[in-house]
Amino acid sequence: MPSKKIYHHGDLKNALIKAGVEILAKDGVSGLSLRKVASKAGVSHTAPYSHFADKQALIAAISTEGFRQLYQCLSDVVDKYKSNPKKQLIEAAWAYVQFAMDDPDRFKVMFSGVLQKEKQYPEFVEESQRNFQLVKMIVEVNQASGVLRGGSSDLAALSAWGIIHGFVMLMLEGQISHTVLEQATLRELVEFQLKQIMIK
Amino acid sequence: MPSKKIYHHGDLKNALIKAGVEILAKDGVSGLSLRKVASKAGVSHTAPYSHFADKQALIAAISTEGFRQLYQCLSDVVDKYKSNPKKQLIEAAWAYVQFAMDDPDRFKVMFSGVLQKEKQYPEFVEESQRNFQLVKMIVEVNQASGVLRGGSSDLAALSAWGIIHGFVMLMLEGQISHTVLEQATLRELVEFQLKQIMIK
DNA sequence: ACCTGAACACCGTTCAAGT
DNA sequence: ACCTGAACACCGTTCAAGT
Repeated sequence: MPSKKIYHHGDLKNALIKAGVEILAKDGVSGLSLRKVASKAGVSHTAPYSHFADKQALIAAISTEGFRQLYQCLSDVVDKYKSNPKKQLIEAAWAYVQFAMDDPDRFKVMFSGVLQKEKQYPEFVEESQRNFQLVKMIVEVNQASGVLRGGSSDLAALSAWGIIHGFVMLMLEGQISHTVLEQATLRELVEFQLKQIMIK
Repeated sequence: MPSKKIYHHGDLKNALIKAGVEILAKDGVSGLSLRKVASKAGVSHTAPYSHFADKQALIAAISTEGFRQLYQCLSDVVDKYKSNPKKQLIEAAWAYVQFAMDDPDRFKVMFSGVLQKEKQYPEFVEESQRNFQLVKMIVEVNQASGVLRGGSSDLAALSAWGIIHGFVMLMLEGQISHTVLEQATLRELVEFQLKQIMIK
């Protein structure tokens, strides 16, 4: 048997990303260590350095993968409700909220500055921008059909994203008071948020 | 000299909080360690445990102090523009943004889940709620004068807070694209965000 | 009550070495 | 090219001891 057993299953890099996501979901951001990730993937604690420059690089890869999945979720919604802009907007926002609640710690890694100097990771920047472009498209369609105010679609997209993102962050941080949460379901709260910026 | 030299300057607890804030501003969230804080305050690395149960408790104290200062900023604005609800709303939002940009890492500690199980810290919860009550007051005045939509002031306050908070978080995370930032000053962006929910 | 120093388990990272 | 094991500096936390 010559070069069949190539040390590992052949794709340690992706195995490490996957292990990282699992540890994140189980132990949270503070429980994510390179050594634990390596151990979960069945390699020594220095093996990850063959594939990632440091811990930040692994976190960048996890975040980038998260953005890819988020894009998938959002573009599915866009396709599904292509004929109804308003529905598209609401369901995309709902998908965003669900994505965040589904794995809060991965969402925090993507959006809470756990990754420093994100500009050093071109793939991260690209995937993140791809998501913004998609949001912008949704917003433009809604501007055209009079659901959202006109004007710069960059700024309008920022508003729509911001109002949902802000809600999600406050939600994840437990900042939304009990009295508010008693007044409506999560879905209703999201729709209420969007209604604030919709004119039709 | 009997009990004059009481081991320390007498208020190590607050000295540690202050040292923590300074380290946070200089080295960021990931650079904040209990040992560094202790060293900066001039005590041994185990001395903090006389005043805080663990690192989380120190972080809770830093966050709580941050909320106190934020409340001060916001209530100053409220007092200053008491006669003009709309101005009060805009300037309060602007003060919020400035507070965040002034010390981004402290803001992240307060709002990005660095502190886990925040419900275990009653002072943190109280100060955080006090800030929400203030936002609610500002929103209610603006609802009464027709600047903001009517309805539940809890939900309306959540929208106003959310849209600004979301903007700030995206800003701090570097998620706002260059093309957007070229279109307007930070102040203009904040006002644009608010205009999305204002009806007058 | 407040602080110290030794000790322990854990961490990120480097490096020389092995296949 | 890919992985290991020893080593180093740093960390949070505990504990027995000192004033």
